[in-house]
Amino acid sequence: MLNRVILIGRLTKDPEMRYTPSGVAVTQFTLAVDRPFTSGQGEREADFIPIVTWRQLAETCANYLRKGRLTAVEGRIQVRNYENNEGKRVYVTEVIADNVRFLESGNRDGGSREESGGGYAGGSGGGYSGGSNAGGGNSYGGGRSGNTSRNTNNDPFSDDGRPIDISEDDLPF
Amino acid sequence: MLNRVILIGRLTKDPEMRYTPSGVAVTQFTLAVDRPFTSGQGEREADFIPIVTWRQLAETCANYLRKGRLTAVEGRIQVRNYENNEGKRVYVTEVIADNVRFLESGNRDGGSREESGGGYAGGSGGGYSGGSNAGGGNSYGGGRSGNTSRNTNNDPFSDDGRPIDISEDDLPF
Amino acid sequence: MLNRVILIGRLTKDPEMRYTPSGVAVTQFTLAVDRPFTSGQGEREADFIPIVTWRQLAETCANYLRKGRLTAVEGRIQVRNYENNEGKRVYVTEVIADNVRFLESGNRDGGSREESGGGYAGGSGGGYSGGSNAGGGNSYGGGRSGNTSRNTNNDPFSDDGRPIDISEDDLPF
Amino acid sequence: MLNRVILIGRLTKDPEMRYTPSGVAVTQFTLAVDRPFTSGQGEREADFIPIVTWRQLAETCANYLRKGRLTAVEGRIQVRNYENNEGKRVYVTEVIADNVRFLESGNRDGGSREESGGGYAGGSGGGYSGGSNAGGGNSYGGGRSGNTSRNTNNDPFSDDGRPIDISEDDLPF
DNA sequence: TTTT
DNA sequence: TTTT
Repeated sequence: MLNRVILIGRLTKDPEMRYTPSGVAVTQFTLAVDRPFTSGQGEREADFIPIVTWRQLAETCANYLRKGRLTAVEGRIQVRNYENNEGKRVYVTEVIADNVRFLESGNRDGGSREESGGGYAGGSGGGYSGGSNAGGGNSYGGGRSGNTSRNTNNDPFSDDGRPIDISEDDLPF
Repeated sequence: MLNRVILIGRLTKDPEMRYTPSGVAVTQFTLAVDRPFTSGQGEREADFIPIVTWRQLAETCANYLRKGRLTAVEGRIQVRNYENNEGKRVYVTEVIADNVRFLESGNRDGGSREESGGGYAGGSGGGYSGGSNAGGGNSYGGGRSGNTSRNTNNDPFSDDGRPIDISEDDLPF
Repeated sequence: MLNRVILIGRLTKDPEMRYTPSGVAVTQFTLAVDRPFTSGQGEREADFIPIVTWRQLAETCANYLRKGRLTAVEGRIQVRNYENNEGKRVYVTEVIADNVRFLESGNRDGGSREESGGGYAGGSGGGYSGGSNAGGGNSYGGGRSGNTSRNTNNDPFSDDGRPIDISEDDLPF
Repeated sequence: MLNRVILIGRLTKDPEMRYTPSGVAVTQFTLAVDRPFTSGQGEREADFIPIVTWRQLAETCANYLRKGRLTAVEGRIQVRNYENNEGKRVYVTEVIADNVRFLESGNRDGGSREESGGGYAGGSGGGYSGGSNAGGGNSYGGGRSGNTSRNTNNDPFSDDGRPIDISEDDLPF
């Protein structure tokens, strides 16, 4: 009925983008979210939470997010399951993000980090993909204009679960 | 840094309460949360999300929640991992709840459902533990007064991860 | 950058629907949300939070919500301000909802309220507007297909703030 | 029944700390939260949302937050009302925060800002109040140990609404 | 009255 | 002005 998750954490690695057989972009990364308390042994702990983004948002994430970057993610919990090669059912829990906020600028090194006047909150700088990032930071999910998605088989990236009209041409078999 | 989840769904079964070796109550149940869209095949789907509650909240949940009951849960995502008996690392994702709201009254049948003066939203009715539950429904996590928690071993209910001062007496070995 | 609100409470009155000059549906209601604690005087208190919904969601809310109904609302906080007739600036804080869940069935009286098998979450019955929408409950904001919205002047229902392409024909002056 | 808000934005000014008559710290500030879309006129808009924090969290916020700083806030919406000097009832909506995350380090200038290995999320530097709390950022509400709070009269900072045991000595009259 |  |  209602399923909402909001996380702030850091990427454990650079994000990984793939395409489904029908050409839909999917990006995955893991967010390390520090727990608000230390363990019994006084160590700081974190939860490592797998995030999945689709379509336009997937592309923006792949372009602008990098390992270590502080990031806010909004989405829903999804539990998928598939049968592994030993015939055992495996459950996978992920956060399907529909909103991602880049809380740190990309250009830390050569960074002027000039406070950009009319400016913008969040964003993410160039350096990576050549710089552009027209608009930056503001990355909502939404839209599915013309795109289609599909179930690959034995798990990963099965789909985002949304209802999608698939034309025969999109089927990989 | 920030980890917040809010879910509304229905229990797939009655909740199960246990005690850790040191006597801390832990209750688990699974929430079926319908997705806001139908699958490609037009079927309604749901995510089945495991919930864990501790201490006082665990007891309230065990007492008043039942299979099928519509319930709101607030908490954080926790990812634990342990080594299974084949020496393989298994990851378990759960929502550690610190606030649970009973959105449906228990006494559907002979229910008087009298509006109990001091008033209350949500609640949960009797039938189960004798009836009353004056006040019900309002179930925050919080408090750990005098209680202690502990790591059991090979997984389940390892702990809620919070920093807890353990006296020797509590140790089961 | 990120602005997310989730509320569960009861409507203080029946919702009120209007149309902007350009024909966009807007529905407003107030949610009474009980506080999780009693006041210093031991009284139970509540916050009365104004909710605004637009377009299709506005119509669904107007059709199915009623005074007293337990309801979940997801949205964002919006702070508008306008000059009142004494030339004083007035600030209005509302929650612009993009997702509303009906947590209680409408038919309490003649209600069959049969437990629908595998169980459905939410729902809301007919009876009000003639019936359709069997199952109801699932009310996302989204879509702005063909509709337009506009700023009326001296306040109320100025707009939902979203970027909207307005054709001259829609202007009320 | 449930009232949860999560915001990310920037402080419009330095926070202001006060004490209630009974000596409880209260800090207020306003968060500018950019809307995820531009206005009809293509301008970027923001909501300016008043935040209130109490006790320990109030002190941490007063010490480490500053104008312009990117900040995450978790809390609940509270609607207070009071009678102004013209005998008119005024409604005030605020977010009572119980968790505040400093998303930007304080030392922008002389800042080393070394990337601390496995990475720490959030933090907030010293420099302000003499240093301590190295690492900061982790600022939960909680605790009311020994402190008391009280209703002042004609509005501002009336209380946070929580049940508090007040000894006569604390009363300002 | 507002931040970047 | 408020709900249960």
